[in-house]
Amino acid sequence: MPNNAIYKEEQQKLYDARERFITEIAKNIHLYNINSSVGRLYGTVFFAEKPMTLDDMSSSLGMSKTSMSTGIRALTDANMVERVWEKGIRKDLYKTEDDWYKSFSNVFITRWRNSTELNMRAIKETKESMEELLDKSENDDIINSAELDLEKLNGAEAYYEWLTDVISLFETDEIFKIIPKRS
Amino acid sequence: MPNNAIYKEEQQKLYDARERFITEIAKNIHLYNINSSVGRLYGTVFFAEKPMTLDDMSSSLGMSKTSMSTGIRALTDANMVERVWEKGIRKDLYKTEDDWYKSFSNVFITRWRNSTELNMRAIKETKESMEELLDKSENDDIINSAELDLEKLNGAEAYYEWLTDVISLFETDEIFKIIPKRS
DNA sequence: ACCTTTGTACAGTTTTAACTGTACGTACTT
DNA sequence: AAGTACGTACAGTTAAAACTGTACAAAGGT
Repeated sequence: MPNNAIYKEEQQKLYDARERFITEIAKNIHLYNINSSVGRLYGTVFFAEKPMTLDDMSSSLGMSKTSMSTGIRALTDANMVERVWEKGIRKDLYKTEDDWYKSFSNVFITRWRNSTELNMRAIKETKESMEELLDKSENDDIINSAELDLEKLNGAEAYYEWLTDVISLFETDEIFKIIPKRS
Repeated sequence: MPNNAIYKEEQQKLYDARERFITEIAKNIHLYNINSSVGRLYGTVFFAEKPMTLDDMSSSLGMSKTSMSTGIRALTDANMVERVWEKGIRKDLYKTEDDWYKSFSNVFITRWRNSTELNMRAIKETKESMEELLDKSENDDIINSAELDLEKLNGAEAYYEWLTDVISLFETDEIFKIIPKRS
């Protein structure tokens, strides 16, 4: 049955090609705070011809269903994968979000927005303490230190204000006016 | 000696204020692929009135000198800390890079540029394999799969091309024309 | 030339993260 | 109402990362 042999070979090539991309995704997805196993999971669901069940994923990756469950949760939380309904199927089905702009920008924006806000708040509070100290203290050492610290914090604050504006650029989709979407 | 008591109290307030900011930095610095201990190290050097030696850091943080050595290496690699010379001092001295735009954008750009390039290359190679398969195969299943995969990969590629342009915006400082630096 | 100081490689240990298997609650099926 | 299928919480295990102490090479001082 030579046809079958050719089919097997071609199928192998298909899998190898997919594997190349999946591996790369897995290697780089830590930038989105997702670990590489979950990255592989993403890649697997990405290439699947149909939405997958947890059991599908489990057998495809040779990992426990529990891991699939937590992994897929991480991916849905990050809007990189979405749940899908098909009538007559009781199991949960998942597919990858096909708008890459949306799925990846989302992760990026959320993470950076959040930590930038926290940092800004910390800077403001630290600055307030320093200013209070400046007001009250009569000790030169203290005053000097507080003044130096305030200068440094102002530098940091300026940067974070700028960063906040940059993040807004993405949140508001204004970035697409500057760098238009492709395709 | 009441003056001394007041001084101690004020100094404590100063440290507490610094601590607030350092803790926040440490919590969020993982976004730059740096762990929180090294984040604390950064914060410590940031507030130091003079450039610090490894021994200074070690005693200040209560951690081994070895850790300081590897930590400071991570920070200098990321351009967040720089080595500084002072005549008569044999020990290496370090201070934080005071241009936040430079130090943090640097990390951001390098990391994203690198992994975007790798992903693009992987996409291109995977696409080539798929196209080859499309050319040669006479099996409908294979052809169908390869076509579907190609479509998906094109979507991803468009996104990464866009992302490449976005990163250039930062690399070339063009971003500052759109969102000007503060202060 | 010898001694001292300094930074880091390396091996060993501790801490943290990832993963698995079991067990259970919920919801569907009959 | 009883049975089955499904997803996930949780505890336990395994794998990875972070950290430390020792030891040594390089450079400076005497």
